[in-house]
Amino acid sequence: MLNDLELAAGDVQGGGKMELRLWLRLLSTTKLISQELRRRLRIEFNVTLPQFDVLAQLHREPDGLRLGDLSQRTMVTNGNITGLVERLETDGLLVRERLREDRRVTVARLTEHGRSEFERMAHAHESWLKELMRDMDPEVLTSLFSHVSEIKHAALTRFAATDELDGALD
Amino acid sequence: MLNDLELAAGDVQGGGKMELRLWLRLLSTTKLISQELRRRLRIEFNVTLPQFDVLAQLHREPDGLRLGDLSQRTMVTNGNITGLVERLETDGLLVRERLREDRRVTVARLTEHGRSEFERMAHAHESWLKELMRDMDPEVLTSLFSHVSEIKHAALTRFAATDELDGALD
DNA sequence: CTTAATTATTTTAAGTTTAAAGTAATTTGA
DNA sequence: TCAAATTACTTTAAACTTAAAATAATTAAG
Repeated sequence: MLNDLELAAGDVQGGGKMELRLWLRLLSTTKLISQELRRRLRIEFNVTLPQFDVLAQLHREPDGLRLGDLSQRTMVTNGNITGLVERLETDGLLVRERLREDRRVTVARLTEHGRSEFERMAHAHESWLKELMRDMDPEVLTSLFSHVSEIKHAALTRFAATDELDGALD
Repeated sequence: MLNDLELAAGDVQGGGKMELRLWLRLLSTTKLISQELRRRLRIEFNVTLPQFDVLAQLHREPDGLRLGDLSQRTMVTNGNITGLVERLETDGLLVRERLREDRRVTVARLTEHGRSEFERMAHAHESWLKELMRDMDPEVLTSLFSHVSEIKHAALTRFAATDELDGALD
């Protein structure tokens, strides 16, 4: 049994629940920032965050992507991609077409309008992030990137034991 | 106009788009971990992640919380708290009651069953996180916590200019 | 005192999310 | 060949999310 001193020392700092505290901080921080980015994307460009994410993935692939690949890259389930792409097609930002050689496959590709709209969005989106992190030491950003990557890697290896997580490398 | 060398030096490392890269890494990492925690909470305890979050907040307040406070602390909108609390009441994990002195106010409070169930969940939840971060250097965890907090603080101050973000201190 | 403003919560509509079941096309293997 | 398995996508149901409108209770102001 631990005495008062050990309990206090363990909880106040260091060993105690740092993993939990860090996780809660990561979660609340990304939630906070996501909410604001979502708000701005809606107000300025009338798109949702997942829609922006889909557009971003398609923008790097001028020939388009299969819905399955899109699903992996955005970490959005297959079932969800269907509706997302449907709405974006309705808005004229992308087109869908069936592959002739394998008619199970649907490829989504940005329209010219979608491409130019996304480029406007991406520019604003990046500048919001730059502004947000304006006062952060560049070395801190680099170190954060590398340490967060370490956690991501741990999640991929430890959690992958159960599932089959292949993609999601970004 | 920048020459090739400057362009290359700028993009490959350091200045370029580190803010964007860090943000995408933070987002994909929290999404990945959330997905697995959600999966395990569902399988082992039959609760969702937002429900777990509500229970966690109520667990620290034996006298219960107003729905508005619950909304702030969980960063869940008012409208959403209604349904969440409704389902948790149906499952017998909490009770709602109207305040006599101000009948606009509803207070939610854990039942005895809710309290003991949450404690089981919290124990498992914490051990999953410890396991996930097993190989991380404790100093890295501490440094991550402090740097992520810096970003959170920046978001609260920069974004608060527009909105009125008071709570969300955790 | 009584209407107007404010506060707390609920409702609504559109969209996203997960998990699971369903459909269609293609590939495999007996 | 042709039934069974696999693959790609869609559909479904329940829950969550946001933003905005609606309801109800209290407080404030004239």
